[in-house]
Amino acid sequence: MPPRRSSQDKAPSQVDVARLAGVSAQTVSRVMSNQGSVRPETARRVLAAVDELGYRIHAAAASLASGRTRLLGVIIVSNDRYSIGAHGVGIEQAAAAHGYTVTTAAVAEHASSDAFIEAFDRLERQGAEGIILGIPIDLDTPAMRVRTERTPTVRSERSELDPHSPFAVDQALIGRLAVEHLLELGHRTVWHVTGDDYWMETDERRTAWQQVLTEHGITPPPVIPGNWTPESGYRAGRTIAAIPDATAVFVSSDEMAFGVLRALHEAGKRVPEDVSVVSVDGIPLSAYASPALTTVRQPFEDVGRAAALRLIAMLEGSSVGELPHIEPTLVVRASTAPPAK
Amino acid sequence: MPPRRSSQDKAPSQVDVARLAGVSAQTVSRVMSNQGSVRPETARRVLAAVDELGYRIHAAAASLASGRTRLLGVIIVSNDRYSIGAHGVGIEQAAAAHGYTVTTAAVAEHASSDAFIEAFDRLERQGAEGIILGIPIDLDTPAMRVRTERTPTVRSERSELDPHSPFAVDQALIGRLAVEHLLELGHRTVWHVTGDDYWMETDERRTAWQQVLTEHGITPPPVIPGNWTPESGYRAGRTIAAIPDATAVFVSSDEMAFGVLRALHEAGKRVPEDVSVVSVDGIPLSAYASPALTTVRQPFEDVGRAAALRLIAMLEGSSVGELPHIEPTLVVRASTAPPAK
DNA sequence: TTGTAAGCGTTATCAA
DNA sequence: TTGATAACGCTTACAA
Repeated sequence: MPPRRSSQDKAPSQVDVARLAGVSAQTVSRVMSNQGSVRPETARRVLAAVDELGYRIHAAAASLASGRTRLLGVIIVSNDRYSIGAHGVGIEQAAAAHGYTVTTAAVAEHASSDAFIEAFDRLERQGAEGIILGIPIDLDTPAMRVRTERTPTVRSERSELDPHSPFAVDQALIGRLAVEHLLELGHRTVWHVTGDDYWMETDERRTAWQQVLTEHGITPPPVIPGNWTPESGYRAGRTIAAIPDATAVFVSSDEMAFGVLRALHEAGKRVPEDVSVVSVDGIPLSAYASPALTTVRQPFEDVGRAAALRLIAMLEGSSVGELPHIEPTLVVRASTAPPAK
Repeated sequence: MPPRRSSQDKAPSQVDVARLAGVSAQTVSRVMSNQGSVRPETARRVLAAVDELGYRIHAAAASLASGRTRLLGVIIVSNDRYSIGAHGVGIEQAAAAHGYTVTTAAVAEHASSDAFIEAFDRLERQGAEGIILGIPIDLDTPAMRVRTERTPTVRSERSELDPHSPFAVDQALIGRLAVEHLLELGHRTVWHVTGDDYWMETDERRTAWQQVLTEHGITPPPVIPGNWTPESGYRAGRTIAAIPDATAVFVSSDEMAFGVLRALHEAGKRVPEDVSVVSVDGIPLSAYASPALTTVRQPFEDVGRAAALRLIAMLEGSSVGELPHIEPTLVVRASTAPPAK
């Protein structure tokens, strides 16, 4: 049983352990970090002392001396969208598996670029060795270039070939999967409800949608704007319901699709008989919409995991094993069907 | 314009700034921390040097010297439930407002108590001055008592009077609001779909449900078990659909309620005409269920904020201003109505 | 295999 | 108002 220290007492240090074990402080350090050779018997004595005193390494002292913090910073958007949690869990797990810890800074969705920079600086000051961006920031500005040059940075959103996000979900593929599914079902054209323009995903999916339609000789109809929220989906749904020959919609998120479904239902349009709906994300609730949503699933947790692994690899200057394969997948459920003729 | 340092170069230290400004390192320290008096003119010179060199304080060195880290640890459950993100955002905001940073450890939902302890220790080792528990852990074990004694700890879940969670959402009130709403509508009894038994909320809501029924002279029917997932709600919904005289259900989460709705619909039961449904949480999508869910909203973000503020107050040994008022509120929508007679 | 000595970049203490 | 000096608890480098 460890001796009861009141919380006033100072925590034991390596020196205390060394004294108790009858060795030098350096040997304690060696034992704690498993490097440098220590005779098993000596190690045992040290460990016993560690146990008895309840000694734990002092992270600040260790990182001051070694110059390493093993700390990863994450910048996320401060909202309650579904993906955030899963994404963070993936990061956390991968980090913990490699002995890293994670610290987070949240930034409001449409905050000024100063707010990002402030968050970035806060993480750097805290000692983050690398930073994961879960929010779109233009990295190609003088202020950000200075920072990404000194602190390795990866992004876990968007897709175009970008040295900072070589693994993110292929957003163009998402658009393609969704639109081609609808076209294969026999729809003449596909309408599109976009996400918030602030996010690059929005543009990439919109572009893919246009492109697939064009490839099929179809002139893309006007875009219907949304902002990820179910409310914006509802408004978009009312617009769609008012278009007589709209039989298929590609909605840029599941949450918006819930709103679309509601609006369509209220307008007396049946899904999928009158209108087919495909959305994006594959959140758990998407299977419980009415009707169950056909959606393109994004593996958020794997994206987080991959971002963290990638960043750690950059920091260690080596590989950390296979990165998870990040691929969107079409999940066909009840909200899509061939058009009524 | 700051001189371009390649990332190889060492970051500038107080000594570098001091040299450039023609003062002692100590004066730089004073300027950086705004304490101790410094002549305005001197401060200006120091700040100019700081700017020119791009100097930023080295957190590890500062905390080694001062003994303070201003770091808050958070233990959360590693799943993708809705509340996690909002909760974290609340914590982060409150922490940032008081100059604290946040580090997170995720633990699997039904992990062993060793896993908690491991997470707790990891946060302590990192220098967390206090810890917020977003996951149920029995604090009344020898191993946890040692830890909570040396590291201030608050919980942001459950409700009974507990020195560690004086501000969490009143779960009994949640149960009461839900059940009384149904009873006032004229229902003869109320069935209950529980959450996962691992969480104390589950028991507290179940107890409140029993109690309210009993107060009204009603013998509570058997409980229908769930585990927070929409799938478990779906199974519970099938059970309910098979009970001829069930006209009202209190479901312990919105996500489960989506499953219940689906099962009821498939069984040909109309909501709310045949069965009324009240759930808990008030997630954004709850307004877009079919029909829109009547639910008891929990202010997750405020809970996180309150937990962080409370913890900071403990650490500073003083008040940090008014804590947010944490109160569940009944949001009446379309899933509840008087029973058909 | 083990120990000694010298820093790491800051803050605390005391003196000027 | 400012400066010199000694910690803070660890790791790195080198010596024994």
